[in-house]
Amino acid sequence: MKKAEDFSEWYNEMVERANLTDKRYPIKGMNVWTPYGWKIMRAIDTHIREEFDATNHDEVCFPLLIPEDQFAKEKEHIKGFDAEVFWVTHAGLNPLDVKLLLRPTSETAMYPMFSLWVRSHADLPLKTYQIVNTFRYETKQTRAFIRVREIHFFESHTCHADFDDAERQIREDYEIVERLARKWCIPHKLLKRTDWDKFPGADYTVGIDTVLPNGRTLQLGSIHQYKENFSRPYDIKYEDDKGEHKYVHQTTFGMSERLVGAIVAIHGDDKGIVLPPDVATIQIVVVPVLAKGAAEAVTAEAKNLYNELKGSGLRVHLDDRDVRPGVKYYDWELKGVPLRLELGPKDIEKGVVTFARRDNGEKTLIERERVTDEARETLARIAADMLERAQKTMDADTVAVDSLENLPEKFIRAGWCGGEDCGHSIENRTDRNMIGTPVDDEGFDGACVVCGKPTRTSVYIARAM
RNA sequence: GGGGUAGUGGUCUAGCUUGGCAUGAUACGUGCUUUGGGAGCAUGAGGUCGUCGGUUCAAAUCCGAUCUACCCCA
Repeated sequence: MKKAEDFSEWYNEMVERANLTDKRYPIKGMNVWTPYGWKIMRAIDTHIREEFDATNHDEVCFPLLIPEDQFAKEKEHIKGFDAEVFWVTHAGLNPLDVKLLLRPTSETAMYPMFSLWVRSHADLPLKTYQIVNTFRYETKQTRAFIRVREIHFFESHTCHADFDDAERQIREDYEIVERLARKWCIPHKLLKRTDWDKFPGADYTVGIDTVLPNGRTLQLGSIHQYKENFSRPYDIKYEDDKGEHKYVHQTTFGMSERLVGAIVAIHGDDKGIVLPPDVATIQIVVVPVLAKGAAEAVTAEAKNLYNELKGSGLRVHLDDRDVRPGVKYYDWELKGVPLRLELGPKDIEKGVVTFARRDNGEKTLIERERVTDEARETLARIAADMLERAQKTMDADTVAVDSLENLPEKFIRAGWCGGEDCGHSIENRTDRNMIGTPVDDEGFDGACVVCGKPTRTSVYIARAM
């Protein structure tokens, strides 16, 4: 199946053939993480932990179950999630007095505890995060990593003395997004959601969105300003330095296993997936090419090569399976290993190693003494090229329009006065969603695509994945 | 939310109309041979025909329900 012909089919096939997940588990939307897929997820989690630890967040781990009465405290929040929570109604043979639900997200699990933890301004800011599974009863078509019912989820939750400090947190989150996306080679935009599309309970929501080859957007994560919307119902108060009691301002930041889906979708090609070097559990695979008579010498030299690369801290694998080299090439290309080193009698004779880049297929001969340095540099180049290529694709898939007629299946940018009526009109007439207005100033200066009023606000419009 | 199609060794699949021994490929194990882009020969193992119930002397096959996957529409 070709990516350009049928993206959806291609994606399903790749996820399965590269062995990232096993969809045969008999519950819809609940898939098994296979070793290779799980290693990729863990690499991503490691990047997330590094970033949030470095910005003084503390990792915590809350219980999976939430009592119904706690869940019900914030009215907008419960309205937003009511239709998609899983309930635990029985314990053994007896019905429970207070039903328990599987967290769809952890606000209502954490905030009753935050109310106990936060006493004074000295406890603020409180910056926590956790990486746990959440559950949402998706009614739509499920899809590996992208729309599932059990979600491998990251969520940070912070409490601040005032609005300004919460806003500072959100700006820090933007910087974290930037650094992480660079590691994952994922182009994206920060888009502020419309009021009618924000997270249930939030004051405002900023989505982190990327564009897939079929022109649809994929939300990779979201950042929310809650103001006092949760701290009031959950009674999270502190005593300030003047002895006054105040409600905290809160923010959250969420991302999920969709990141794996995005990496597959954005970088993959007809040969398989392509992993960014920082995500790849195997960055370099060494493939010895054995031939009659030279087998021993080649094997020995391949081992030397492997040890040298491993000793320098690179994640390297020696493929010494007894199959023909071609099989190994196809196999590792399917699995997305960024760099392949081929070593055969001809290379040894010439004192070189053959480098094959996964991202662009380029093969070059590298002098044996320079292999480790060159491998390191090549990986860095691959990462830079992958991001650049993906960014170019996203830019090419982004189209500015000044009319809503005959829209292509792309990521559309148009002027918007900001009015709710014009917004609904855009969504109804295009049968697409307003994804949001850019957080970064893009220097837009034009007119609302509906009412024609001059505006400096643009809005991105697309079908969401 | 509404409609449609399908489910047979790990994977893909024939058989279903007209009920009667479970078909092939691929992958897998073993041996030999081979190795610079998916090798070949020999041999071996692997199936509650998604699940539950019904009809029948007899069900992969007919009927009902259910689960799962995929497609289309809102």
